[in-house]
Amino acid sequence: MGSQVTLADVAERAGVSLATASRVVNGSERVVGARFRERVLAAAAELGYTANAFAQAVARGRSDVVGLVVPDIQDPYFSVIAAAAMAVVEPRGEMMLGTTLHRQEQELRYITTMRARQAQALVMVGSRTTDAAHTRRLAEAIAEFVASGGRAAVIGQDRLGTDTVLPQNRAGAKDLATALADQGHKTFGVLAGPKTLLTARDRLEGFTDGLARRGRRAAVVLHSEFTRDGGYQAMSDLLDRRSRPGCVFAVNDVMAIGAMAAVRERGLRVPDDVAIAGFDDIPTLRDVAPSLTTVRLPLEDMGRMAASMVLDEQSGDRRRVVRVKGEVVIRDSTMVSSRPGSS
Amino acid sequence: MGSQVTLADVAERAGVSLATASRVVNGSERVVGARFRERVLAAAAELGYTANAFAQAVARGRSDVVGLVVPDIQDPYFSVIAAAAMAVVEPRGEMMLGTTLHRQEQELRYITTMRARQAQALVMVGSRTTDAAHTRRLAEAIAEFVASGGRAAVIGQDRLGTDTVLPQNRAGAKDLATALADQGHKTFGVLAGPKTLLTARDRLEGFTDGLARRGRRAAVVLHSEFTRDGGYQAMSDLLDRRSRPGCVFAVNDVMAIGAMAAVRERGLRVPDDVAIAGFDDIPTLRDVAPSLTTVRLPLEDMGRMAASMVLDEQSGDRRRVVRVKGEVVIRDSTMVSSRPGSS
DNA sequence: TTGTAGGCGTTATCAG
DNA sequence: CTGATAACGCCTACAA
Repeated sequence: MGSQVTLADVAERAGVSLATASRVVNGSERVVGARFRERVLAAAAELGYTANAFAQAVARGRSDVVGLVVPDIQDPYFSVIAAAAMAVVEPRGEMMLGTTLHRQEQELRYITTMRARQAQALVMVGSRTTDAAHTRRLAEAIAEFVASGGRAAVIGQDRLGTDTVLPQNRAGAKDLATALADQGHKTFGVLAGPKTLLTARDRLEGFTDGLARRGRRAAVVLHSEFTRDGGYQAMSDLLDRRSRPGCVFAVNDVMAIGAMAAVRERGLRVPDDVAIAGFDDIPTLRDVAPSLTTVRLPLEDMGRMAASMVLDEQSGDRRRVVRVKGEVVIRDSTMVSSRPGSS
Repeated sequence: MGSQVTLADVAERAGVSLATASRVVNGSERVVGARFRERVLAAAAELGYTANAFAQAVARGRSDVVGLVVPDIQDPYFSVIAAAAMAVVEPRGEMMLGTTLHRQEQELRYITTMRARQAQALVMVGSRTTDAAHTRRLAEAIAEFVASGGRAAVIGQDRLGTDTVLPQNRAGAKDLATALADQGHKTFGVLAGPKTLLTARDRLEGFTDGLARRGRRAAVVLHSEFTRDGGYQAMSDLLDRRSRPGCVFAVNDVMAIGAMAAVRERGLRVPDDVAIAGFDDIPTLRDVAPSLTTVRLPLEDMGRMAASMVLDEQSGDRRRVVRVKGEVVIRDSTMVSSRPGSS
């Protein structure tokens, strides 16, 4: 359709061979004479030439595309990671973005797409699920991707046979539970997210474990979506009940934020009427009031690490699993006020 | 490097010609016999064949890549737009993401990159600046992109000769100013963002106009970055002054959120000690307390529109500029309390 | 240092 | 409907 300027045009205009033109526009350093070099550069500039990245990729047999697939780019958790990954990818290649909107088929589709695009690397972020069949298919697709020359890393559970950045969800949630109990909280509820999400499940289990350590248990466990609205809705349900726990743990921060909205909407107050804690420590938390108790994950580091695992490291070594641990951060949302009973 | 399975492999295995294999795997509908079709499909499946998108793009002379360039994918304003654009792109192609981190050279670089990638379309979002030289270079680069067969649209000021989605910044800010004055606010300050950003400048001017309509003027105008931290810092500076205005307008919501943090940090309260208003109505606002008065822009629509302008519309018609207007939304952050003086 | 020519994986044209 | 074969735009031995 458009007036594609090709390298041949440049070569002709500069009065040199295609090979020479190619060498100066791309190839190795100064294997070409200064005279010709200038002529080619000038011609390219005059014609407004830009190399066709596809043709280059075909000829070279590889590309500089890095695929990033996330569930939802609007979710702060993922956008932080994406931004961090972007920072390491940007100097070396282009980034192709895929968002699954939490649909499993999309995950699969994107892996295929990335393979078709000969992406040199793939970073996939998001919790694995309890769906064994899907997980297997995913692992197979990634294996094919790797077999065809790409490198892959995932942020999440270590289920796909790739390099992985693995948040210590269980341990973090456990630490949080004991810390909350030690703060003096006595009755607990959990907004547990989807039953099928391993991240959600692990955090729930870790939290329960931690409570058990202190001789407590969760009075209520509600499942909902892993989103802000999921948290809002579960908390609303919880508040509609006869009795409410003194402290509620939402398995991630966005859910906790939704939960706080539900509390606020009912004219209740955090932490006086109900304490709330989250998980992740997304940057957004700087601006929620009261400040939210949570388990801090080094999200930026995680994004950077995943990206550099697939880009920097020599591909010879065997796969690595980097565990990142979460650190409990107590803030205002769980401060125990001097209020009478426990419930 | 990897064991690339090529179409030739598939053809050989199926015992058909390369052309036939190509036809069934991609090309036009059912020009190929059922027998052969099945054989090819089977062979492709067995071999785990995936078409090389680059080779296809080279052969076809076009690709299905859509480029999206935004200043910062972590900023809610841009991530909403990105998500909306993604939704319309996803069914038809891949999305290549570029983030400029507010650096001008990056904007330019990405346009070139998109051209190299033969992107069929390009959506660029972000305010234009007062830098005429850079704007001209940008316009030229985009013209080249278009000349080489791509379509382009921008969300922001109409300075690049492309289809554009143009927020009515001035009018929105003006309406906001009059509304605030009518609410009873008497003294005003503006966190005006960078002097060089047209979006920031237009909103400042519109706001000033609106105040003038009511016989008021801004007592303080502070410039800082167009970010949450920029708002925080400017507000801190403002609060350090001898006297503070009763109402502060931050030229976008993230700045307003930063400003609220600064207020909170000093133990002051919104709106009792100082009222605050923003601009954009980003989704994040659902969770800020007190709720923030702002000017609502239909961000999702804007993202969708930009994407569909470059994808759906027939390329024959002349360029369009769609103006989207902002609607003032008064919320708690500017509720006038029954407090004595104005300052 | 420069040019020639073959090849990268697909698509598309044009005869059978 | 099928199969050679010429593009597509570029890279890269290999030869000059």
